[in-house]
Amino acid sequence: MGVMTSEAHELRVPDRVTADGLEDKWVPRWERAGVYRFDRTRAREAIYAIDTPPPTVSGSLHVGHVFSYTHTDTIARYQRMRGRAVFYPMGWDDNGLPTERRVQNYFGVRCDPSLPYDPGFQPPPQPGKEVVACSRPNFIELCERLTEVDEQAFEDLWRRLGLSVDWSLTYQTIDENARAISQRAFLRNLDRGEAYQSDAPTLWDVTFQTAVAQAELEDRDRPAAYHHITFHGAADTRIPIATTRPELLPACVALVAHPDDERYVELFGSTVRSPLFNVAVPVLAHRLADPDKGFGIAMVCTFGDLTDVIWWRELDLATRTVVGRDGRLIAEPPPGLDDESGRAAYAHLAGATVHTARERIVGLLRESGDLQGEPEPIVHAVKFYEKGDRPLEIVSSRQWYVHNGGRDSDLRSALLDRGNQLSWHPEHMRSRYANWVNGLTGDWLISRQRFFGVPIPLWYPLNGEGEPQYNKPLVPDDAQLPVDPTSEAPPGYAEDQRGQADGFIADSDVMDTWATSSLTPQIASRWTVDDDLFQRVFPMDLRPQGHDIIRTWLFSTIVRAHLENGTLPWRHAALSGWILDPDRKKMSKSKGNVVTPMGLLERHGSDAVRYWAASGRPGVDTAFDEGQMKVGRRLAIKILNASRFVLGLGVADDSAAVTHALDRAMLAELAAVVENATNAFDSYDYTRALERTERFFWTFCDDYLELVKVRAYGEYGDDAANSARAALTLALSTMLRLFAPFMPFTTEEVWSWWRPGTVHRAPWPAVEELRAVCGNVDRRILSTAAEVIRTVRKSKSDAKLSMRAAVERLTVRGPHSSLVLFGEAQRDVQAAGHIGRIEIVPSRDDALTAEVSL
RNA sequence: GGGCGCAUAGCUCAGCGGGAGAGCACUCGCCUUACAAGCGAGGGGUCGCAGGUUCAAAUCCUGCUGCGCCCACCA
Repeated sequence: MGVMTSEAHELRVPDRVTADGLEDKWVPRWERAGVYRFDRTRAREAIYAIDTPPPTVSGSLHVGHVFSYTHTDTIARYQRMRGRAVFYPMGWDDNGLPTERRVQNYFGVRCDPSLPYDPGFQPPPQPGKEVVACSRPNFIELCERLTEVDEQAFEDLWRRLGLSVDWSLTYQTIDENARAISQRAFLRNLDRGEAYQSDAPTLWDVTFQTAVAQAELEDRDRPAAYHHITFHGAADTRIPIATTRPELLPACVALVAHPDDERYVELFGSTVRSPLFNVAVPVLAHRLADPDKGFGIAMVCTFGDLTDVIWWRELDLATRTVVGRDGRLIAEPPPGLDDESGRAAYAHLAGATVHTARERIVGLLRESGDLQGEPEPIVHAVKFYEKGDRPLEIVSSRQWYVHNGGRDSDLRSALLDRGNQLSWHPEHMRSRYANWVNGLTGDWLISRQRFFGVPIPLWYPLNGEGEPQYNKPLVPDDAQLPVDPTSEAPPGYAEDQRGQADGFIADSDVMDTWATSSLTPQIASRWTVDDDLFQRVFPMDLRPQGHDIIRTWLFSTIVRAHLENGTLPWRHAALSGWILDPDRKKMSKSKGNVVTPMGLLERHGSDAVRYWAASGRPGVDTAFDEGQMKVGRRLAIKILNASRFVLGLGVADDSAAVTHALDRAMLAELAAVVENATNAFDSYDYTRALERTERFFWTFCDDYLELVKVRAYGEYGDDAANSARAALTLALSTMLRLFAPFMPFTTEEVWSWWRPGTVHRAPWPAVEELRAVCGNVDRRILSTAAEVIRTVRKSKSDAKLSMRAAVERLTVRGPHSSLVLFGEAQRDVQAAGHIGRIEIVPSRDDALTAEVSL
């Protein structure tokens, strides 16, 4: 009886093998056969669910994608072979700003929400200098049109790469189901008091004209300059302050110094006047003022930075807004700027960009004698929206927030606990999560003043005077979801009441893209839509993602599942590293070092590229290395050739025929490899699994195959040959399955030569199967024989002879125990080395030595 | 300033308490009835530095240096 159940299957081994064309052959066959189709009838314990990262389709295809998605795919394939029904969906993140920006550039249009829908609207054939304005619905149509094209390009790449995704489970973060779930989750947050609105200073991107959240900030070093400006105190005293933002002088509301700073103790409580504008501002004490910065006294403005906001709030200061939402100084001078010459000075600044206003005010200060010396250039870090290219301003606006522990220590510690309950791969990524949660300074700002996104599903009633009642939002019926409040009326109102007194207005904002992405486990598992599916796949098993978005995607997903489902969204998180170019720099388009992934797949073959990707361990930044792909390709070709050879020797599905000790030793070695690879996969270390398998495979080819091939030809009789053939058959079947998660095309090709069905649904090799065949044979029989044959090869190499050259005599010396091991393989060594005579000489040496006489 | 990670052959990396390793690159050789896009053999490293623990340290501990990432600061 064979260890493998196998029906009679025609053996079709090609005369010549090639690694080319396997993708075109197998991608459509897998699709037709439904090899990767999720079986939703299985019980939860028999399911492995993956929360696939939806790629931003408006971004460019990048080798980084190939890298990290391959990692996940090896895990998916392993779990499938372990008998799990793998829930492996694909999502497209086509929601939000990146899509808007790409549509603007691609078509040369911009969205003007005040325009009516034009059913016949067509963008210019070529994006021209003149940007064409269109309505919000027209703009959204263009977004949909372009994302469809982008998504197809991604899907083609993923299929060719061999991702074992179930394409029937595809979703978009902007599709109807995602919008409904996103809005439903928000409304439930609102209902439980976890979502709230607040009119407060907010970080604001002046280019995109939207609020942004803490998680979307990044610091960039920018040149700036300290300007030394004189304020005027009582009795002609002059108080110099240093600022990098002189243009905010008209927005100044106070000066602040540290309470213990003796230079300023006298001034606390007094009033000073600003230069040029002659506005009276108080001098106050606050612990956050740093005596070592500038002159130790800071100009507090509406608002220069986040510290200004703290001072404004804690010291109860006035508000003097000068920077508008478009990044220009607003037309009217701020309240309190009543002095006539001050208003004249302000008139020079009104309407100017921040940059221009700064130049102008420096000129004015110089003229008035209130600028001391020349500006002193420095470089300092400035906050930017990560997708923006102008520094953020801070403006006051009404926004929606969701609790995330930033202002609530109970929730914060609950979320820290969730991080501890999660399994992290690699483990040290856990601390990044804790760092972030501990550093939160406020709740999660989820509203964005943008167009292409999931609308905030609310309206506000208008009172008799037509004033919106923001504190009484109108909510849609659940059955209405997804809803667009700008084109649908709230329950109990008619459309013609929009904008009318006693009528309603829509909340025109959309949700932050993370507010939707944070629900990918719920969206993919169709929470509230398909309860049966949800129960089977949620919480999921695995979240694979980049380590750079722990603070955004990973954290926000945990927040949502914690608030909504009272659980972690998944058990494991696997973080992948970056791709670095050969100079160890992160790859970037601007440096021209980006390689198109499809070109790589075509040049090296998908399995070769996957091989390179799989050599990058979880969480480790990895160099882009086409050399590794060449190695992968060589491995693929070697697998094809070795398989052809093994199968050509004769298939023997009969484990009882494995009688030779050398054959059993090889299988014992293989059993250890299976054990290692299995353990490695179970701890998400796919790289180790590959390494162990590959190392075994090469020694299998170089040593074992060479040793037994003469015997397998039948030189020493049928029993001896059958033992080798049966061992080779079993080893090949096992190795193909070990390689299958990494090299799905090559292994499937070989599998099809002699096995029915697909290798990707074949059972993962079991250690017990192999151990049952090899018993407790001594594995050193193989390594001993290999060592001796290596000595023989070295002699021939040193003598510059062919490996086929005859050896007259081989003398093997060593302790009895080693000679016994060698004896088990002696005849195979003799045949493989073309050795005339072998002499065995017992000795008291510790190790075996071999002496070759040519 | 805080946190995390990394430092081993020319390159990419494995090893993480008892032999310093792999692949690539390099050198030499070989048509060998699976594979010349192959096969065989070989040279090459005081395991970042300094201490400590131990019979024994690339491996554990402490400090230092350099590189990277995250966070904070940004008058």
